[in-house]
Amino acid sequence: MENAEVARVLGEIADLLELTGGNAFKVRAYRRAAQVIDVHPGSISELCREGRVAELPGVGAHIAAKIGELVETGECREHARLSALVPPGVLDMLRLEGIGPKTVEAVWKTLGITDVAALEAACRSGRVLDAAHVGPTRARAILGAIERQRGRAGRMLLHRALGYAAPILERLRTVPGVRRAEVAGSLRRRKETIGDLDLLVASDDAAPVVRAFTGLSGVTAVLAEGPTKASVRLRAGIQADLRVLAPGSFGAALHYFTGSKSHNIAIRTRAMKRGLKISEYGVFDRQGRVIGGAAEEDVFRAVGLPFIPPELREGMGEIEAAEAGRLPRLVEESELLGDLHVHSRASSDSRSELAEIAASAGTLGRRYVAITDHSRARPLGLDAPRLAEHAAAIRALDARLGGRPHLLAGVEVDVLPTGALDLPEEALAGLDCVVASIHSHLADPAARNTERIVRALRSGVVHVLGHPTGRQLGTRDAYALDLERVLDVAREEDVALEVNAMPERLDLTDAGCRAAKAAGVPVVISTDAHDATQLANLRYGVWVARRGWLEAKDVLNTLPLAELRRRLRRRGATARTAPGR
DNA sequence: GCCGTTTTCGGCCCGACTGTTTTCAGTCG
Repeated sequence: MENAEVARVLGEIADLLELTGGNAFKVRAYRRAAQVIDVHPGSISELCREGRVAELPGVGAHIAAKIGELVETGECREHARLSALVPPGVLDMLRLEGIGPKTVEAVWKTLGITDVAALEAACRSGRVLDAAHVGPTRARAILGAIERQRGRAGRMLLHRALGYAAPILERLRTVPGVRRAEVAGSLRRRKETIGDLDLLVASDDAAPVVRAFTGLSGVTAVLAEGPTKASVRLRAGIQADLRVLAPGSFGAALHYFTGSKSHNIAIRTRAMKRGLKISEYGVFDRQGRVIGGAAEEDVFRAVGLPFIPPELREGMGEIEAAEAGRLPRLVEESELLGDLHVHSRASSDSRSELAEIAASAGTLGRRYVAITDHSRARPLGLDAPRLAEHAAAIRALDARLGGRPHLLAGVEVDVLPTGALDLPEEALAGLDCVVASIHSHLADPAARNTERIVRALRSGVVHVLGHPTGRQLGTRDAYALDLERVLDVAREEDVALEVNAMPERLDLTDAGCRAAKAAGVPVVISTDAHDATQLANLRYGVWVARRGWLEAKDVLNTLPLAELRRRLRRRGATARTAPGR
């Protein structure tokens, strides 16, 4: 069973407990375990089989047992028991922004509203005002939340989609006759959200592949089934589409089904001008003879272009760039030498020891890691004396590690609503890596948010602007911001923008990366790991950067440590030569 | 239900903000 599925069930147990008056701390425990599992880079099923799932932070004996049950049987009795107490639509209401368990419980129990549609009707008719703590403002807010949720409906976060696709591919590859099985579509382009899973298989014998696909254990409904294609609905609520093609057509099909649509149109138009025809079955000349199709490269070669990586195929100028020989050489995960935003147990929301982080980072081949815990505006955050102590501890361990990996002393300092930093400049000036982030007052207007960030960038002590837009995929939009202005100031002040690799953030966005590059502002790609195991999530950030056309030279943490230090120190130099700022 | 340099019981982040109330509950970060 996939991590996403385990996390979903645990998260639902938390929701159901909350709606049925369960202990709030128990609710929190389930929620935390779900979160940890959701972003865990390895396979939970495997960890479970090794009997090691309780080693994860937030997973104890009881939750480990439930995970075991889930992995073994695909079911969880506790989940089933609670589900029987709550109508299914009630959980959907809980997903609405600005509505919590109390409000949902109130409209459900006092008004008998059990789904979003009924809630919407009650908001429009005014009946919802009969529920406790719901007035006209909140009724309007609910309608807005329903509207926004609709806009996001049906899409799934990239890391979850990959989690669902991987075991399906694995299974399909075991079917006799299968040569290749790959994801296509937006999943292969590494888009941040995925509508449905597109899967492609190369085989001369399609029937057993289709049978294996429709017979997968996660399938709840077979929507269509033919000789070479099938569509199913998965337990996760998303659709998966399978196409089976002859190996000689696989490259052409992979290109066609990877898209995007506008990219495909541009390629096919080019082919037409050359008297060629490209379809999912291959590349054909004027006489209709096959001149390629087994490999994706055949398609590009036919239209006189070099291979264009899937992440660039959005019809955003990649064909023109390829034509002119100006395709970027996209940054690769292996080129990233370090991670510049990692939390240790000095942050209230992380439990990892410095030594654990160092060990995990070393295993992943990172040469340096910046420990950047929260400042005092966050619960239990570091004040200046504790930060100094913490930095000393980091440096002491760094000395013992002898560079395997190097530990950098840093901080994630809050940018207060005024734009002032949450710690005095003297406390920050000596640190190796200062990440400044916004965590509060997210609803302020663009002008105020922009000036707030600008002031922080002008402080002279900030190296990196953390998760610059504040969005959380599927739950929270980016705060209003004039990104152009932020980029202008970042360039002036020599501050890098972060690509936060947390799967639910991915912030900067791909478009933001492109804007940063255009503005001449470097980025850093960091995990924001809240547990040592999350250090492996760097790849999600790399994909965003690739979609944003970034090359290694645009990403500061591809630099060897000595060079990185020089780049970061320049920041401090600015501060020293410009007193009074 | 988890967790432990205050360790096997008894805590578990807590303040700001908002809208609904009439002194506070719910939500969020």
